[in-house]
Amino acid sequence: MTNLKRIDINHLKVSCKQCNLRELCFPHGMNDDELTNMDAVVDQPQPLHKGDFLYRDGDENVAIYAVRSGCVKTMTESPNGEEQIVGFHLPGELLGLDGFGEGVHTCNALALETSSVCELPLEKLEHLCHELPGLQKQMRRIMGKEVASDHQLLLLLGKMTAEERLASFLLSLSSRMHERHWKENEFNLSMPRQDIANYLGMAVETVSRLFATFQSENIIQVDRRHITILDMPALKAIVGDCKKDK
Amino acid sequence: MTNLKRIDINHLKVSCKQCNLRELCFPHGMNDDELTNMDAVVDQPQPLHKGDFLYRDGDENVAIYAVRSGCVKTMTESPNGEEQIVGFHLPGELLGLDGFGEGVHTCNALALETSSVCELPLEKLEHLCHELPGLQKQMRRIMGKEVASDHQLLLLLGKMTAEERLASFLLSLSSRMHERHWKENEFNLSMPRQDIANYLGMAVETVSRLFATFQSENIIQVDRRHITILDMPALKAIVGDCKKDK
DNA sequence: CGCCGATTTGACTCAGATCAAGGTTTGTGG
DNA sequence: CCACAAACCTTGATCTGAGTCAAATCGGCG
Repeated sequence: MTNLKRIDINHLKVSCKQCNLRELCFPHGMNDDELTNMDAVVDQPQPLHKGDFLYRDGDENVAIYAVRSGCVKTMTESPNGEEQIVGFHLPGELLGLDGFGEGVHTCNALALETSSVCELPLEKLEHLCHELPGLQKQMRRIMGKEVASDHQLLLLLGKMTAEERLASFLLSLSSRMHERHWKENEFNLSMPRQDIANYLGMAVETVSRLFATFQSENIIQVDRRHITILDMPALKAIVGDCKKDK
Repeated sequence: MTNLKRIDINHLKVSCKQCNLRELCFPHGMNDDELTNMDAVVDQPQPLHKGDFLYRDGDENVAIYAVRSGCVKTMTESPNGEEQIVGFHLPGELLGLDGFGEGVHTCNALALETSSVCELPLEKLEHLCHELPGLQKQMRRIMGKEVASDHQLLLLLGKMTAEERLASFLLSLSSRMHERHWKENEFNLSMPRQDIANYLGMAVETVSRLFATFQSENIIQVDRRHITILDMPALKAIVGDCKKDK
């Protein structure tokens, strides 16, 4: 198949040095020497297709991953089979920390679209942390960020109305687009409405209705998965006005 | 004041070696040598009184902490001053990881009752991780646990009904009591109803009503802050039956 | 004793879930 | 290239779990 060839081309290894996501990723703040070291241990497995699992709940935690392209969602599963999406990971963002506790992953990671990842094997990580002082610190940063972002989501689920949640979600995406030097007020959603609803703890219908409302108020424009933010201040006001009392 | 004297007595340093919480705490799995090393770097600051902050959102992250006695709650603050409690930390549990991202704490930590903590300064931690191979691994375990427990809470807030949340909360406390070799079906809540409600994302009145319901069904007995679990299986059934379909 | 904060209880309301139905886009096989 | 099926998305109507408001009760404590 000609398709195979195309995949192989995509699969040529991209070194950390060349990667334009490096400042968001493992190598943040590293010098040239350190980058060379990183390159030596980072694997780039075959790209994931839409719906492929990167890892599953219960799998041994053998590596941490950085998304290079595409988008990967992580979700926890309740005993009854219900799932809660806990994160959407964009290029440059890391995942796999959930398995650090007992050496076993505690959630599922699944590609929302064709996605490629870099893989940093844990056994090499341990060793590398001794060599590269910067990496040890960066690992801490990464975990801190993970914890902080989980806390943000807890705040969202615990205290915000549906309207505030969706606005907050859009703003988070927007600022992450900006970090990546993409347009901050125009982007495509990689996830279906169902996933947005699940992530934000509400029903699909509510997501759909709120998109319609925001659009009618000229705050955003929605065309299927394509979002244009027309009135950023209005969006921020929605989140900021959760409760102006106190 | 005679009070001062009493505090000083409490404040005699307890070494990790003697501490009966050590297997839940930093020193998990360490040998005698390693324990001696830990003792050398762990500080034990003055006990906190009820309502004292251990650290605040925005403070520089200088250490991680282990609760030795009492109970400490951590909460994030929204831009509007609303707060969401993200954890209640019992003796042997750690906190302070939230500051790892940018070196600044992203939440508040406050004592719910008179509490003492052990303090592991970050600057010493870095160095110590090189000396003690066990500690590096343990730090990862700790972070993994933090992430996993945040994910559990996300699942709770995103997908469970009020009834399931409260049952789940009681079960979590119970199993943590058990880990500490305390009674697993009889314990005191260190937090007011208001804090339980906040943590579980609901109104105080709902907490109050659900306690009453559970009591009338002979699942638990409630006397002010004192809880007795009468029917553990029933409590588990409430959580497990979120949705038995699928 | 009397005040104050914490908790409980009751009555009412509403944000958002659920149920139902129709429309649109994408992919697949013939 | 078309027909058909399967996702995916939207919109309307209805229902309800839990929030809000209000008021009583309890428990400490100066």
